[in-house]
Amino acid sequence: MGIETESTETPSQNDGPSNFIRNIMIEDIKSGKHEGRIQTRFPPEPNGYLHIGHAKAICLDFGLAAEFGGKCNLRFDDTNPSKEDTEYVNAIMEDVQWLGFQWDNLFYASDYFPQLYEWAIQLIKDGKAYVCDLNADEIRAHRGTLTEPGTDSPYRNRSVDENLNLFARMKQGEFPDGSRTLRAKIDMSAPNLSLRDPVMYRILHLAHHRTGNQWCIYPMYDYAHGQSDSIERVTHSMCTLEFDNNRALYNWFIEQLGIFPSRQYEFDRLALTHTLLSKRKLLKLVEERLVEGWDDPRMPTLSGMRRRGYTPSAIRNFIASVGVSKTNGITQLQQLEYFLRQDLNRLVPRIMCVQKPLRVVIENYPDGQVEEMDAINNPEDSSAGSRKIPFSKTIYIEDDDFREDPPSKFYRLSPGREVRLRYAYLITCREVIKDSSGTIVELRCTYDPATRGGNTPDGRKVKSTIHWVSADHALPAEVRLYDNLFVKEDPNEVEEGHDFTENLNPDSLQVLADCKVEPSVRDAERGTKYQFERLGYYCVDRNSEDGLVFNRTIGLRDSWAKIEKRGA
RNA sequence: UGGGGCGUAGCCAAGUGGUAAGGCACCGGUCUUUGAAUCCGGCAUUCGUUGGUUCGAAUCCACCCGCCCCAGCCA
Repeated sequence: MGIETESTETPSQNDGPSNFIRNIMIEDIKSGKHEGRIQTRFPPEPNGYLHIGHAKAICLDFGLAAEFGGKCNLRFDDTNPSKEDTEYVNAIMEDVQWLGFQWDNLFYASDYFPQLYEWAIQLIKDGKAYVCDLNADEIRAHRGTLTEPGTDSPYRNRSVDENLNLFARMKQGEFPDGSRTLRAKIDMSAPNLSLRDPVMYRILHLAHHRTGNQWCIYPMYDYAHGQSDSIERVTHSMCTLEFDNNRALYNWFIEQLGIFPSRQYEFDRLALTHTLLSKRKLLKLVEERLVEGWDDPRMPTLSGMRRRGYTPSAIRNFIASVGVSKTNGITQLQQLEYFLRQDLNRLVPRIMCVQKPLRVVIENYPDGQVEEMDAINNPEDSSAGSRKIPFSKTIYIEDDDFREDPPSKFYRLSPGREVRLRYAYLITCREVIKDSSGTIVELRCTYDPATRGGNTPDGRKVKSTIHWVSADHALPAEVRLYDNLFVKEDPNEVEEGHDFTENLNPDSLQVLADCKVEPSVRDAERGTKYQFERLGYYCVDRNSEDGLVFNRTIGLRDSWAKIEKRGA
């Protein structure tokens, strides 16, 4: 009874509101720029797992290219071997495909190391780059401040020959890490700090995940990214707002080199309440074992969300709904949850599961009798069919569905009251059995045989329909309830000297070990999604070897909880 | 305090001189064998502020206010 949510064609961004990048593309096509060709790229650094924030970039990069019949490459931005790893490249490829996208070409910035090196030599020959012997601290000191201009490096005016010689020896491995850099010769007094003779190459005697020990000098992001775009003939290079300052440098290298003029466009990154979208901080959670791993269902990573039970289409629909602009904003988590529920409601089969079992004996039901009740699998999808559910004298109902002393708006089961058991019978509570400590251990009820299937031939109305499972037939299951990982809307809101981990929600995971689920799911495969009627959406966790374990993806909206809270 | 970006409802967001789309949230009501879903209705006389231009301004101009980014040999 699993569901297939993979799509066969690349989803586009058609359904969202228009946005400024799409408008630019439409104008460019209209004016015949690049012969109307649109090409983008998704350029992750393989130094961590992809998260929901990356999903926005992915949907834009791939979606917009697809919308205009263009290409989108996946290019790993692997210019810093100290942080990158093939574990991450594999995870990234899996996540992009799971989201529903397929790249035209797979590239690595490291593919371009030889070309980048040649271009560096060209810039040196043109007098536009030089080898600098200043160390990191000295470079910083020379850079000036936000309000004061920097000062020229004493090595700024070396001869072309000396620069060529030194740069070749840097590549040869003659110098230790950090001893020299290759810098672009631009303007130490530029108001834009990224133009104050930025470092192009640094010495790093480190093995690279792809090029091994072939190189000991590695290009910086600014020197690699634009040229990589240019080499691939990317027309529209989308990135997040914080790179706005880098655009001038992006353009500078392309202009000096006289190569294909890719253009960079910046958009706002996704931010969500109660959620951290920083690879560095997510890494910390993983490394310090504050979560189970990158795919912990509480993580905002795509792998975590996949394990939690999110569908790719829910994420895509959500991304389309938030739009693209240049405003720094924080989207409320409820917006994501809305699209999650919307998708799951449409796709997922319903079953019954009792999370907190309360035993009910139906006194006038024949001992040993078992009836098979018909249950609809998905009222939103008639093709989903129906199934049989066993009913017997002893059942479990949800503890929350009974109140000995019901508050005014509570219309579920209570002494003397009648409710419907979904797809089964109407029952009336006759007696409450308690143990010596006064806790309710069992309810004695009677049923009306004329109401089989939950129907009321006499037209009588019952206020409530509750879910149940047959005690003798139900399967034991563990259910994991998840709540926000962070208690504060902004997890970074901490007092001076404190850490975001202090905002971790101690109740983000609640394990219910003694749940009872209907027998139809006995052989459910890992990842299978269900709606537990009246409770929420769940999926079978990958760790279900010792019995069924369900992750609660998201609860159903609960207006009773709201009413009750309001009254309290 | 230098440079850059951005301010439209609680949140996201269209709108680029002709009189404020849409979504989330919220509030009513409808329907209901899921207190779900559905369906219907409500929700900015006003677009950060103040002036100006104009028959007419969220849109153009000026000033002011606020928020974000940049001083990694990270990306």
